[in-house]
Amino acid sequence: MGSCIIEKFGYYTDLNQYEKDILAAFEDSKESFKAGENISSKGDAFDNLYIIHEGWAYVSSNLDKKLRSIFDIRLNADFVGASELSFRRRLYDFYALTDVTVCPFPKHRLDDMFTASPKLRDIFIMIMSREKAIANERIMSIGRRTAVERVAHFLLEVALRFDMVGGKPKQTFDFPLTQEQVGDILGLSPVHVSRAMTNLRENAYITYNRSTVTLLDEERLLNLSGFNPTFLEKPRSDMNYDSDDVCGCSGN
Amino acid sequence: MGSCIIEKFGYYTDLNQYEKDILAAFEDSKESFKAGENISSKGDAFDNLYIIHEGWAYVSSNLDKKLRSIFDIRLNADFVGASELSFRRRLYDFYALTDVTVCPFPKHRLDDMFTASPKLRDIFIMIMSREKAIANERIMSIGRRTAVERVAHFLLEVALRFDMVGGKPKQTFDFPLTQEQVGDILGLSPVHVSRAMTNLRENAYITYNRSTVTLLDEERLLNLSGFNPTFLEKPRSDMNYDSDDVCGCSGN
DNA sequence: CAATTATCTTAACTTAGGTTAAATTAACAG
DNA sequence: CTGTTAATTTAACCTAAGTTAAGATAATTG
Repeated sequence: MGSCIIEKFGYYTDLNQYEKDILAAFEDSKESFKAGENISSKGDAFDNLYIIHEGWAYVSSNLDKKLRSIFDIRLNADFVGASELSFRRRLYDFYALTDVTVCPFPKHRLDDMFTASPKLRDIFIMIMSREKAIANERIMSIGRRTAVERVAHFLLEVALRFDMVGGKPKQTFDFPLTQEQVGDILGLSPVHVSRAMTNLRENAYITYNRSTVTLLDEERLLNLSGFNPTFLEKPRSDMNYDSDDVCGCSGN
Repeated sequence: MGSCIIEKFGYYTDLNQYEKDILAAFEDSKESFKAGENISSKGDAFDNLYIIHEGWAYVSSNLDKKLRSIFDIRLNADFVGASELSFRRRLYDFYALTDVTVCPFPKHRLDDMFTASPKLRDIFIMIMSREKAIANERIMSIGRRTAVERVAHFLLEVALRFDMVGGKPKQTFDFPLTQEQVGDILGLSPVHVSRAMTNLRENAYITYNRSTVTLLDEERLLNLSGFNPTFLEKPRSDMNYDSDDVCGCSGN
């Protein structure tokens, strides 16, 4: 297997040789972290981005000793740092959720990359757009949905994001998050996450154990949570700045 | 006054003649809307961005008949649409909050602009970064702060954002949002926003009337709300992709 | 400027979700 | 295996915020 960066960029677009050459110019290292390890911290120098090579990670910030927000999880081929690009220091903490391997990606080389390839530049903008859409959906969840709706919505989001980075749509998927972490993502206490998940199980929406979730009835889950997949629209390699909806995948 | 786009871009960076020429190539129109008017809607074709020329606007989405989230307000020189750039259709509704004048900005010309000027391209990325930082701060507020803390935090945010687009720091500022709208931003009921604001007034943090807010003690407000201005760090014209913190304005 | 409508406040009451703690269950280390 | 620790569940209780509604205040309109 060749370059990690080329491989993961390849999830977002079809790369020609020219683009591969540009990406090959980045050092191609991998770093591994054990579950729970801190990868980088708020206030640190912000020298490189990461691409997730394998495993789960998350971006978070502590409000105080007791309270924490997890802003998002990072799965295979997700970027870390893209949305903070213009800040000189890291705005958030970044942790390994499972054992994880990341590919660092020097930030100072991005300028050249953007200039050399508008397509790679647009991939970047696309990734930032998508992260923002996910963040807004989270604001909607935390602000206006009930606990059960929030959990249902989040599970659908994870399933869909999973599918997008190499997998086939599947009802059963890996779910290494603890309920406490789910609470920090959705603005709930761990006890109430348990209540919500028990509720979803008792009403035959899902089954789960400590590391796996199965969606039993996606249709009903979509209904329950008001999930609209538009915000996760598959990033497209043929992005342009015109608006005709060739793929027909958007809508309301 | 010349081009709206050149003027507003000028808030973010010092423009040389070359950059002004690039921006001058955009059509320079203004559109005005009355308070409450819809400017664009979820699902619409996404042909142009907007820059706020004057007045307040907001970006929102309805969950159902009763529930709405307002994702953010838009003030002078703010962009609308930057963070959704790679979507073909609009993801959110966009409304005039006060009487407002916006400068539309054709999306299909951005590609040329980004290619012609890395600096203008970086301004764009900077704006997206900043919007994301604000969104994450909102997630933290809604998910983990009490109602009083949320309102205090939001008022500080508005005051600071105000200052950044042309104003001098001031304790007293225009605040045309209704308490219902504040509730839709912060995930609260209008009644509880009233309680929170009354609380802040009774404890001598602020005074306010229907259209103005005065911060009486910024220090105590910062403390109360756990506000850290890093996330609003003034966008810099000298953005580069290195991390040494010349301006010393970040940090934990 | 009178009348209507929108916004804000206050009060009384309800509820979703938080807290604490104890009991299960699962994972893990030796 | 076995003892220990971490994660989940359940229960009892508590509180922040939601709801409804009535009254007060401000803004807008004819």
